[in-house]
Amino acid sequence: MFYLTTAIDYTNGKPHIGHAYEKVLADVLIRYRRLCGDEAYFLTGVDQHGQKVQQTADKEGIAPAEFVARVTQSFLDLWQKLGVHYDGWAATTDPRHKACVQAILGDLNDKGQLYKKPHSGHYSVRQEQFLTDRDRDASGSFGPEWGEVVELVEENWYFRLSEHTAWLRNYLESTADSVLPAFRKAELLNALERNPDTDLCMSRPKERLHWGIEIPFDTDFVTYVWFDALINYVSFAGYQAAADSGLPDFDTLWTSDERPLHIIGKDILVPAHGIYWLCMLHAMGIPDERMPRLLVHGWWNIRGEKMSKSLGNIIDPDALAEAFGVEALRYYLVRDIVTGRDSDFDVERLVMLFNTELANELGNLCNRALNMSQRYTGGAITRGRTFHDADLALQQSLADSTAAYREAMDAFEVSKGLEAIGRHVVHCNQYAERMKPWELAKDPEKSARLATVLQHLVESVAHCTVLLSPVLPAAAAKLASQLNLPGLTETGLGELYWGLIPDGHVIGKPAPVFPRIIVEEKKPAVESK
RNA sequence: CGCGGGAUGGAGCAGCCAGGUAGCUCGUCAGGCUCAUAACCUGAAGGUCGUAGGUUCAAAUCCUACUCCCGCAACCA
Repeated sequence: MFYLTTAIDYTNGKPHIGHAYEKVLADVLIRYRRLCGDEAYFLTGVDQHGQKVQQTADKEGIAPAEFVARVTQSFLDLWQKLGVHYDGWAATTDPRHKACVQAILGDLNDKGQLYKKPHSGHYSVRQEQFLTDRDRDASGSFGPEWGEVVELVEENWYFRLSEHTAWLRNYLESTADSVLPAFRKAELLNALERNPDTDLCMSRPKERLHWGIEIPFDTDFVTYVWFDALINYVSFAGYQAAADSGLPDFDTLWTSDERPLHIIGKDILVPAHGIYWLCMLHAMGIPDERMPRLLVHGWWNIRGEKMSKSLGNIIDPDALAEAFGVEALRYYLVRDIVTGRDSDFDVERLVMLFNTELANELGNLCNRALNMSQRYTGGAITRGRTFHDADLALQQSLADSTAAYREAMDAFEVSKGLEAIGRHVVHCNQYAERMKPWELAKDPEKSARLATVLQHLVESVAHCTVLLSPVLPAAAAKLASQLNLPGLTETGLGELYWGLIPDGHVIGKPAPVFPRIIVEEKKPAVESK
């Protein structure tokens, strides 16, 4: 079982391109694993509690629950639109999640992992939050934006994080794929080295934050939002769930034969997932061989700058999908970034990559192959008996590309996988140029040769359709339909042998699947101010 | 000495972990083809791989120092 989760998005504002990237990446990986014939489960969702949500809702004068419902819907709508097909939806206001969080808190408290102590610090009355040194301005004092800052002493519950850091260091060092890519693990280990062994404050007094999950053994407090949110990965996997909960079976999902894969952004590795979450799991008694792998992705920057509300350069994925199509957006999001690294989001590159790689190279190959088959052989594909060197070279190219694709996808390098497909597409276009089926068609004596050439092209199209289906499910379905092979997209990678197209099979009518994107003078408004 | 990332032909990137003729896409220039979404194919020009040292038979790749850019520094959800 391949159990894949994403970060759950904080429902404090509309989804942006970074949210879309993470979910599309996850969707592509889960579809790929299903293509491999593996059982897979995809969990995603929303993180709905916490102070920021409460504040924003207050500002709008509505209840947090109402505010959260509205923002949550915008995420649901986007996943629907982008074809992100998840199996489980983790919303932290779900009563089943609440029950799980409270059960875990109770267990941890029974194990002596939680304790209560007073904390003193600088507190902003206006912003209703404790301030850190980072909130200080250049002169070292707290600026006027914080209003009145007072020294406050407050009691809170703490998790004995410091008892687990030695274990964590050892686990990270001894487990190769604990954090991917490798440089992120190095960063995490470094953060651990610098860490003065402090415990984690995991409660908030209700008097200043009511929008959260109540601490079951001390009802004056709610759970710190991170402590609540991280638990979604187990609560919605069915951890300690009631039999009639409708949740999956935890021991089936969260296995040691393939450890869960958490896809997260680089901003929430340290400390949340890399330290808090792994230590929480360890404290809960999850053994090392069931610890989740963390796949840490980078960010989409805008012209070299971080995307932020204050810069007004937020990219709206919904508008992009409207302007260029869902498939173009899905393709771009996994094509123009190296998994783990940052990339620059550029609409012109989105258009360029779609037009060159999908419209010109692949789309054109599909169209010319099917069109020639229709014109010259009435759409019938027949297998040849004798192969020329060029035919064998094409078959070898396909085998090589498929192997490279699998290797890349297994390593979560979707961009590399797509490049591998592209290499075969280019090979096919070269093959067509050299074999010149349009000339073979003029000579009736060369009909056998013509059939073989067309078969090689159409067979390649069928293979590429299957390989592309995790990234472009809708386009793959269209191609399968044009090939008149409705079951093609259900073909597993294991069944992807040469000869997908039955001898004598008649294909359907071709039509462009990737119409070129024509950029007008007026650029579509994809940046919301 | 806070931590991490980046610096590769005009633009954007890969390669670096496991050293061995510098690769991809776009753009530019020239040519070919006509089945195809004015798509496809061929060829060419263009780089002392941020700087300076070191290790090595051999360095974009390993080591050291430095310069510039970006991000992060544990109650920031």
